[in-house]
Amino acid sequence: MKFLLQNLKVSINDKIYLKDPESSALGKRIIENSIIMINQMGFENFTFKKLGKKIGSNESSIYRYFENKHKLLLYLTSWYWGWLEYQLVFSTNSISNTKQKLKKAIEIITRTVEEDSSFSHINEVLLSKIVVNENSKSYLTKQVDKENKEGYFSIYKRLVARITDMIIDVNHKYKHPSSLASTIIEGALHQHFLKDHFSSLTDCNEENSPTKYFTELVFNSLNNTING
Amino acid sequence: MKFLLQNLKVSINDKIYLKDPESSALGKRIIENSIIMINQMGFENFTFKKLGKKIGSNESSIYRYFENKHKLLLYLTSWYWGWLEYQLVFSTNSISNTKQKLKKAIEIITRTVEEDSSFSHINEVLLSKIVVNENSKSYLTKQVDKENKEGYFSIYKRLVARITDMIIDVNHKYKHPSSLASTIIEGALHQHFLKDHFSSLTDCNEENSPTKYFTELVFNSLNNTING
DNA sequence: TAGCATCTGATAGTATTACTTTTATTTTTG
DNA sequence: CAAAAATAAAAGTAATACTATCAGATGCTA
Repeated sequence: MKFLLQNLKVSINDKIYLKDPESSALGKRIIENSIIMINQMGFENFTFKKLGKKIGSNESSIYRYFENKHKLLLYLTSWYWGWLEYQLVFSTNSISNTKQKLKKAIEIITRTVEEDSSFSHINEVLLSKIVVNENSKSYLTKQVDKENKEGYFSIYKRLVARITDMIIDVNHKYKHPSSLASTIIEGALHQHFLKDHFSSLTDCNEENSPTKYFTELVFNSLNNTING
Repeated sequence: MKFLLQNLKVSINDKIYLKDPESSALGKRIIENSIIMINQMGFENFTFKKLGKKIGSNESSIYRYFENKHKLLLYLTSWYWGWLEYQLVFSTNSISNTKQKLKKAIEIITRTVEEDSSFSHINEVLLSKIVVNENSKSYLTKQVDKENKEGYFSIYKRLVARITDMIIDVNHKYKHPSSLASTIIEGALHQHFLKDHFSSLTDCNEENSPTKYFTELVFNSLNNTING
């Protein structure tokens, strides 16, 4: 698995960048260090000028890779969802039992990214934290419909669609498979955030994981609909 | 109900503002028109300078009410959650059946705000749209822990706590009442957003409401745990 | 290996944002 | 009516979010 992932290149809509950051050493340093900096200071306080200083390069050079920092965020979140999608597909495609398959999928989507599998220059542990804290900013904008049309969210949408299909495979009578799939994905991010900042608003902690919560939520819903 | 709400003043943590916007005509125009403008242009493009121009006042006068636009957003979202809380309490406190009570609560939390009950100078229809599009930006910041300590999110937290208690009243054995409550509230905003911008990621539309989805989700979870 | 293209870095410049400060004017209220 | 408070106007600052220009380094290619 790790071996497979090391040869993987997540393919991202090429309209998101001006020049592929994977195509050069500078591009990789931009990605590597933007992940570190956005984690440290948050997306709002992060600027290309600061990043340039950190990597010993120039603001104008970074602008040759990304139009603006919003596009960079789209790149990072797309990469994360693509990475998750690979994990999902590799881990579930050999499972024939539909319930087991969905259970595994929920586990992958909702778990905390803990080990640093050091995927090339990208630190997925830090990136997963960025996704928890910043993902919704990537689509809660006035340009969302335009950007959606251009395909900027296609990886994310494909991931939701995969979960949706797995839900349908478990219970084709269930009326809200897409809503349930999107609730798992966004809800997991939210529960992780609450765990870190609003512990009174969640039951999730070290023992009681978001995985457990969402697994029960989903299977209670799907079983009940069959039986009841 | 409408009569009651017209005499209502949502009380907001007084550290959020420098001067209470309810205390003057200018303050009310700031609130009224910021709601209109944030809806039109989105929170990122909204500035106090533009607002000043729109209300025929000066940027510097607005700064006497709010330190910055982030605080104004906290004010608006707090107001919204306070308004929802009132509706929740008024609509549910006479219901003794715990399931009926929770059902009503879910309805109030998840429904589309449609009629303009013209609460003074605040357009709740527009405000509810702002909450869908901008709410998460109010807490997905680097200052969240500091602001949480100062009580900036207390109304929101109290609302989640109310739903949590109702869930426990229905099924005291259920293991994730807080997570379920926070999932309903944030999940409802998310489903409304998807309905408007990513219709393939939700089953919610005109016929199939978020209320229906969440009502089923919650009661399937709570019933199953009792019975199974 | 000379020549050309491409990439990167440095500098400077612009418009806007997010304020702060000061001063003048208007409004309120005691 | 006078004093106090609120508001408006103007000017200033530092940072942001870029764009444009040019020079030097690197690399490939005939």
